[in-house]
Amino acid sequence: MTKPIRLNEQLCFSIYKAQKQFNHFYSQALAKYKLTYPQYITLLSLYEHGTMSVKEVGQTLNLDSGTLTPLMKRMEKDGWISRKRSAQDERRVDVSLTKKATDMRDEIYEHVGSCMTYLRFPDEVYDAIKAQVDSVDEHLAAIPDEELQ
Amino acid sequence: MTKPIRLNEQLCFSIYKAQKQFNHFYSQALAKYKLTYPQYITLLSLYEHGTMSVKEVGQTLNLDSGTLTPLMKRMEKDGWISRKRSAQDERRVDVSLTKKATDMRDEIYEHVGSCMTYLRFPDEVYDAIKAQVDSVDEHLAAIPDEELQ
DNA sequence: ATCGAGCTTATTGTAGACGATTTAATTAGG
DNA sequence: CCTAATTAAATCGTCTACAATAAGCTCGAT
Repeated sequence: MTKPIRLNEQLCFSIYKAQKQFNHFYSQALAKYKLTYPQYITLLSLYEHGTMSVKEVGQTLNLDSGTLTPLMKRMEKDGWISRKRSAQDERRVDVSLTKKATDMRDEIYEHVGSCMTYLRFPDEVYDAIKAQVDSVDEHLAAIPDEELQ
Repeated sequence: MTKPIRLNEQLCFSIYKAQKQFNHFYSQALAKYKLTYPQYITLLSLYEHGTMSVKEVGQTLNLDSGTLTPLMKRMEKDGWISRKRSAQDERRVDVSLTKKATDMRDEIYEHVGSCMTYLRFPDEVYDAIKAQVDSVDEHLAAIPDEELQ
C-alpha cells in the first residue's frame, strides 16, 4: 500500500548524479594541473581569502581536518601550498599559497572559465538554478537530526 | 586582469554542498536500518527492477564494479541482498533481494517518505528544481572530454 | 574443436568524506 | 596559579568513487 520510491523521481539522486558529472568535468579540466576538484576549491578559497588556518579553510568548504589534513599534505607535496604552525597559537596550522600557486592563478581562472562556457547556460538560468540548489541545501541544513530518527 | 572565481557563486559548489547535505540527511534517516545512502539507492533500484546483474545495477546508478562489489559484499553481510553467479552466463553475478529486504520494503518507503516531508517543498517546486538539476547533468554529460583539455 | 575478440566481474591503488578518538595548546574559573 | 574545559590538528576506521588492470567466460569464425 505504501507508495514506491522511484529513483529517477528523487531530487537527491539528481543532485548525486550532477555532482558526479561536475567531478568528471573538473577532473578533465584540471588534469593539466594535476588538481582534483576538492583540491581546486581549496585553492579557490585561498585565492579569495588569503592565508588561513586549516579550521578556517574548513569553514569555507564545509570540510573537517580529517579530510583536509591529508588533502593539504598532497597539495603541499605538489607545490601548491605551504603549511606552517602558527607562532601565536601553536594549535593552528596556517596554510598559505606558494609562488607557483599565485603565478598560476590567472591561467587557472582563465582555463576553467573557458571550460565553463561549454555548459552553455545563460547567466540568468545559471543563477536561477544555483539559487534553487542553495535553497535545497538550506532547507536540509535546517532539519534537526532528531526529526529523522 | 582575469575575472576571479568566487566559490559562493559557483553552481558546482552549490551542488557539491547540497549533495553532502543530502548524504547527511539520509545517514540520519537510514541509521536505524544501518544503510548508507549508496546502499539505499542500490536497494531502491532492486525494489524497482528486481534481480539484476552487477553490471545492470551499475547502469541504473552510474557506478562501476570497483564501487559496487565491496558495497554489495557489505550489503550481503548485513542480510539485504544475495549474490550468485548466473548459471546461464557465468560471467554475470545476479543480485537479488533477501526476505529481510522485501519484508522491510514498505517500512523503509514509509519512513523515508515521512522524512522527506521535512524538506517542505511543494511538489511543483520540488519537480522544477529536479528538472533543472537534471538539465545541468545532461548538459555536462554532453561535453566531450577533449573540449576541456 | 579451438582460438581469440570482446564482455563481465573482481581487484588494486589513489583520493575523498566523515565520525570518533587522541594529543597538544590555550583559555577560563575557582 | 593551577586545574578543568575548550579548541585545533592529526590519526584511525569505515565507506565511497573511479581508473586501470587482471582474470575468467562466451561466442563466433575458422
